[in-house]
Amino acid sequence: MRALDNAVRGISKQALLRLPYYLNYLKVLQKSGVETVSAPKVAAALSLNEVQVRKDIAFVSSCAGKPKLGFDVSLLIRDFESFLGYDNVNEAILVGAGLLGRSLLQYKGFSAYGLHLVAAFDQDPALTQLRFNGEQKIFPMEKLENLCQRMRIHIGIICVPEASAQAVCDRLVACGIRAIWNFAPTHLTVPDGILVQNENIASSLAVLSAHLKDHLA
Amino acid sequence: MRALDNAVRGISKQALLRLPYYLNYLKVLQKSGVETVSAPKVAAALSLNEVQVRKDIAFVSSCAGKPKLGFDVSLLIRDFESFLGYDNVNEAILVGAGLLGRSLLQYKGFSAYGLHLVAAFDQDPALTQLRFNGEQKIFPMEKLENLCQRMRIHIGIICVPEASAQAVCDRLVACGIRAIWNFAPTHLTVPDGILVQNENIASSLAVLSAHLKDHLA
DNA sequence: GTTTACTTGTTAATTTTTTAACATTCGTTT
DNA sequence: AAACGAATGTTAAAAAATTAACAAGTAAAC
Repeated sequence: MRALDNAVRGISKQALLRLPYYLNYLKVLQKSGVETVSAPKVAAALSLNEVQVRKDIAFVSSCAGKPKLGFDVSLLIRDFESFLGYDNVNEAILVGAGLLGRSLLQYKGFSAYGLHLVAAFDQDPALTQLRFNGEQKIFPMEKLENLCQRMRIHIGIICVPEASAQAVCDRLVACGIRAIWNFAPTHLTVPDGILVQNENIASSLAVLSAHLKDHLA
Repeated sequence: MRALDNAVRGISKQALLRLPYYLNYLKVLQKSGVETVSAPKVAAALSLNEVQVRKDIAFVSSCAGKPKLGFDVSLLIRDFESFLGYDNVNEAILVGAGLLGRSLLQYKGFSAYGLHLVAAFDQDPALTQLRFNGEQKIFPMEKLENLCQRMRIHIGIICVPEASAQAVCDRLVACGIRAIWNFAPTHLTVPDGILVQNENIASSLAVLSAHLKDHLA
């Protein structure tokens, strides 16, 4: 079941997580006037393995590297941005306009990643008066289905409390959402073919804490 | 090099990321009065594999499950919290009191995870006047080394812009920080034995975007 | 008191991901 | 123009993580 996700020899999730770091480094190079870069150099800069870098590049880009020279930085940037979808817009809606939700709504940086928040929803009537970015509004939950289906939105961002996260998730799936960015600290159960990307500070802290436990006198 | 992290047959990083989800689910069970739970039930609830659940539990807890009944929920919670370090405090400092940094400073929830932000630092003299939580202050960068070493702080949170992230990272490492929570969207190079946990929205968006690309008509 | 059905815990197999090995190519230098 | 050195790209090996298989045990049902 899970394997179907990578059906056609898809890129691994781990690799996907690395891509933005490649792109970031490539842009640093470009800004300082460097025109070509080799896999070993990228690997050293990002603390990765040479071969891994080559394979990741091969997956994302069709440009061939030249022995002794490496890859053309500009072309790589173009291919990475294209692969990551930064050049065409993905529209998303957000549910839960609490503190975190409103922070995300205010964040200006999403457009650089090709993400566009077209609407937000909240249960609380007090919030549904507010605007953000001076344009869009926070809508009552009743409007969710209609808007998602009419605009064919495929990305949903969940910022509601744990208690209502699964219910919201179900509604999103029902109205055509295909990928969910989940900021609630709980597992969401979804049908096959729907992706959930979790953002959970507790998970990050678990890694930090475990490291300290092992590496402290 | 990387392998040394797991030297003494350590728990895998993937498993660590799962632990908070187990704990969360266990607490939901406890709240509704359930006293025991089986691995298959946990697996179903969290969309995991039965065996994986058993192995994770075995790693974190020493309590044995009873055939036909499963595990004692309360005991598991105790062991998970202990393993995750929720019952003893880890002190951390934060560098970069911009919008994100201040959001984290205001966040009340860290104490539930055993994390305590003892101080924040920023370059900007305008910010070093501000207090947060009515108690701690934002200090100028000059005070960083002294405070970290004196208080033996081992966790550093980086919320500075990309351009200064590596420099800040180096200073943190130099004054005894062992684990870094990095919110700058860039790779940090650290010596062996220092852990960097990255929090990068671009990485998450890469996963979402790739999924849509593959699963959309 | 047996039988049944479900669960544990472990060992083995599979799959995925990472790393090593190597033959090949091509600028650069001599 | 030949030799060198540094990269590529690929194939093979290793390591890590996930999943399957199975023997053993125990509460509950009969």
